[in-house]
Amino acid sequence: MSSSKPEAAPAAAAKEYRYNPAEIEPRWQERWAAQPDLYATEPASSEKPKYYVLEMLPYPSGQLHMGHVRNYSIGDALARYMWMQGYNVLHPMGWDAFGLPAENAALKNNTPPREWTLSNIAAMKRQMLRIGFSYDWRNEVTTCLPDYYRWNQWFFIRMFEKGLAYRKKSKVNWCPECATVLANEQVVNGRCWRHEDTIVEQRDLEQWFLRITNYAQELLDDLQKLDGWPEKVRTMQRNWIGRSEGAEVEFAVEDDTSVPEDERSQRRKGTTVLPAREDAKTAGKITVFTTRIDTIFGATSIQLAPEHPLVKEFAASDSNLADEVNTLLTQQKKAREAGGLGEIEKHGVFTGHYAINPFNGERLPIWVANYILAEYGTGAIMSVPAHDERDYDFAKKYGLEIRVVILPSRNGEPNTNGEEENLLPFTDEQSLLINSGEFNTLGCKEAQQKMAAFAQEKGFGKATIIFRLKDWGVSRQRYWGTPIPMLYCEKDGIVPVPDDQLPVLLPDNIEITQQGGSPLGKLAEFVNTKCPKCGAPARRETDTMDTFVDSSWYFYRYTSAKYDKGPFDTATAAYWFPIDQYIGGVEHAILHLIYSRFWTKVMRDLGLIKNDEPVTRLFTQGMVIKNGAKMSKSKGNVVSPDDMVARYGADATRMYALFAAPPDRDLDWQEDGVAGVSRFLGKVYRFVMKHAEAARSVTNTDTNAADAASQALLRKLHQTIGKITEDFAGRWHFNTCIAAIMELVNTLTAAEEELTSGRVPAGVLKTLLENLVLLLAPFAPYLAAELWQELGKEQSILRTPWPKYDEALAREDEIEIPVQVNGKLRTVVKVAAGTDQDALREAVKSDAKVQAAVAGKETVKVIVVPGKLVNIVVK
RNA sequence: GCCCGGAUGGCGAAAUCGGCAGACGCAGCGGACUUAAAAUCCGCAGACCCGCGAGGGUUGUGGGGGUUCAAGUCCCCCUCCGGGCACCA
Repeated sequence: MSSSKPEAAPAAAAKEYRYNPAEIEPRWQERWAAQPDLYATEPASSEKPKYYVLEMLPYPSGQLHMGHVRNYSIGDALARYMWMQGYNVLHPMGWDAFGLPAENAALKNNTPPREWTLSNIAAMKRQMLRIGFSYDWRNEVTTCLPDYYRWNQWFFIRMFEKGLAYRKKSKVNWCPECATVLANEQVVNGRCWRHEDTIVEQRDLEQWFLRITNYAQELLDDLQKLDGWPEKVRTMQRNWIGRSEGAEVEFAVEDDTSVPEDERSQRRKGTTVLPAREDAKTAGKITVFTTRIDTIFGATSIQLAPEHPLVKEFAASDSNLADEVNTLLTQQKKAREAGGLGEIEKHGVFTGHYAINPFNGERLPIWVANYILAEYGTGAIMSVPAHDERDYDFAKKYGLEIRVVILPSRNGEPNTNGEEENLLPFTDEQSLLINSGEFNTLGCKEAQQKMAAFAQEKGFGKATIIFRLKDWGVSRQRYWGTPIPMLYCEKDGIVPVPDDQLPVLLPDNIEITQQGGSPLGKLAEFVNTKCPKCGAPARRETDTMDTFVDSSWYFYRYTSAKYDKGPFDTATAAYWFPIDQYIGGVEHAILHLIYSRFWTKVMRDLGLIKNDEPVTRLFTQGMVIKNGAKMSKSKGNVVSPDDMVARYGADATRMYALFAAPPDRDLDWQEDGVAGVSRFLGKVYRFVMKHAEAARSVTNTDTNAADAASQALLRKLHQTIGKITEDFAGRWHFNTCIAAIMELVNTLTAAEEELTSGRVPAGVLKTLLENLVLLLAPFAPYLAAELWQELGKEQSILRTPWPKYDEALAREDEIEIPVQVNGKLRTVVKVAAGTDQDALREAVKSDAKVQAAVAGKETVKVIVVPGKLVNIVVK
């Protein structure tokens, strides 16, 4: 084909077509803007199956970044594809518009947060419209507007009524930079998730909490149902919830005023267990949590967290101890600041007191240790050095007793051949108990049950389950958030704002300062109100809600964004939910996605919805990387979407975002790659434009062409259709989908001569062009719309059915079979598709190259895999 | 320390079920068109070696071992990179 002489090119083809996205795209953007119904959903009565595709809503920082572009390009391709597949698609967008940056901007530029936020939204919406994402803007949700946050307040009151929202004084994570409280989830390695350099402090504050722990078990159990979620995310949530089965056991504290004289000296060091004493008096008790109650006869000390209340008591009368405990506390604090308690060198101090093991009456020294967490379990443990690594380390360091109470089972007997020293610490639960009184010879698992039951029967303990998950602290001492709709009346105490007085509007006339405390507290006209119950003067709550409240249910609001009789129209939500596909960054794997699941369960229990889970399928896309690092201002490697769009067009930019890597992997942004995609789009444009007139003028799309060229082209077309259709259904490797379209275009342009000469029937040409444009539509919507029109089509391409894959047309009739000799490729033979084993063997045998390769050697074996290869093994 | 990813040409990547490694694209090189350039089109291209050439040989998917007629793909061990968790009793 390349040998065609220059004069063979027809003079008529002289017309040059130049692909100019800067002209095409704004023209279509304008046209689309004039059609508000373009991306509209059909009502629930629609015949079509529904499909809810959702991308995580952005925080309106003012600038779309490449991560957004990637996220939204994936969702947009899917939405467009589903439309073409005949689904009733809901594809909405909104703004996670409350949050701290607005206040920081206010401080810096003296712009009111509201104004700043709304103008950022306008700017980002402009960017989204320019890129051409298929959002139905009539469902737009902006969380900082009263018609949205009003329902945050409504939900809060419902939760308060159900006891799910409560107030408690607690140690909270305080970020001095944010001047506010952070949820546990927002503390990363002891630092603020927004300020990597800022160490989070602990403060005592009255806070509002949501009782997410009520749902801990269900949140855990239902993870099993979420088989459309990445396993990684499910594992992270499972770990976060942190369910732990074990037992609580009460150890009575010995009243040491009654201690016999002869023990005094022995008691000083606290390294040994003292024997049971019949007449021991007690003063108070310590509850420990353990998952290994079966090893309780091996307990040789009690370890308390430095913040344990009993420690304070002990220290009150012992200034030495007080000093030592302070040191331990400082160590913990330092370790937390350094990035976690994980590597802390274990230190401890003996309190001088003893606690009584309820199982055998033995008296165990009570220590305080820096590796015990006050916030987990009961802040106290029984230390079993022989069967716990941490306790073992500690006991070795301080010379505490080590007592073996379980051993491996050999032939059903605990093995005692004297090797236990080498085994320590020995933690395997496939073991048998020894030195454990009446529980001897039981297996660990069985012993755990029996001993917990025993403890319960005797009233000093019980089997219990604890969770790492803590209740969700939602109070923020900030201005730019949803006001918590609560009042404090001297007579009636805490009173919710009546529903008919919602929303509690966030006042505009406020001065943002850097000082601590809630800004709303300084606004007398906001704070001072009347109690709705008794009419007496009352104070409003001045804290606002964590912004994760906003994003916990926003996707329900999308289904009826203008609804004003409730947070959403329940019938419409019932139709659309659960979300069929949610797409976003993995950084929200625990925070947003666990709160959202919690909120859904609460809404279900309020009777608003029927679904237990909000999201059927979740997809987490990879990061956008430039020069080996995540794009960030501090690294100076940020690529602006506006720049890319201005230079190469929106189609090229978003298509590159899909082409450069599969969507779940990190994507390395290379501008030359965008240029390449843009060149490809230009090639498509020129190709289609060149033949558009010819295609327009034919009415038939008859593809029953006998000629080989047509068949080859149609074959390639259908192979491409098949590949892309299959990928959308599951694998989502849009990079190879786009590569397949490129191959198709390469095949088509290589057949230029056949197409222009009229050897390929007009009906085939028309089919090829139309299908090519349809295949492009999810990835390059502007160009597809333009070319669709050039092909004489009036109907929106979005409402045109996706091409139907025809397997018969896609099938190859002749295939190449690689032939190996001893596993090395020697030649390739062409045979008819479907050639069976024997025929294939014969065909290979008669091949000259094969004969040369096996000449003079003994054929040991011939492996023939029809349709795949032939391998001849020779000696 | 534990749990997930990942490692393939100069670069981004492909190879979906164990069957021709490197599709597609970028960068590169050669050529056509042009006064020239841009744009476009055609061709070459993993590395090394032999050959003027057509061509041929060797080697090659982070490293080592294994299974198999056949391994990027399966099994065992190890290294490095990214992410998550981390004294959770």
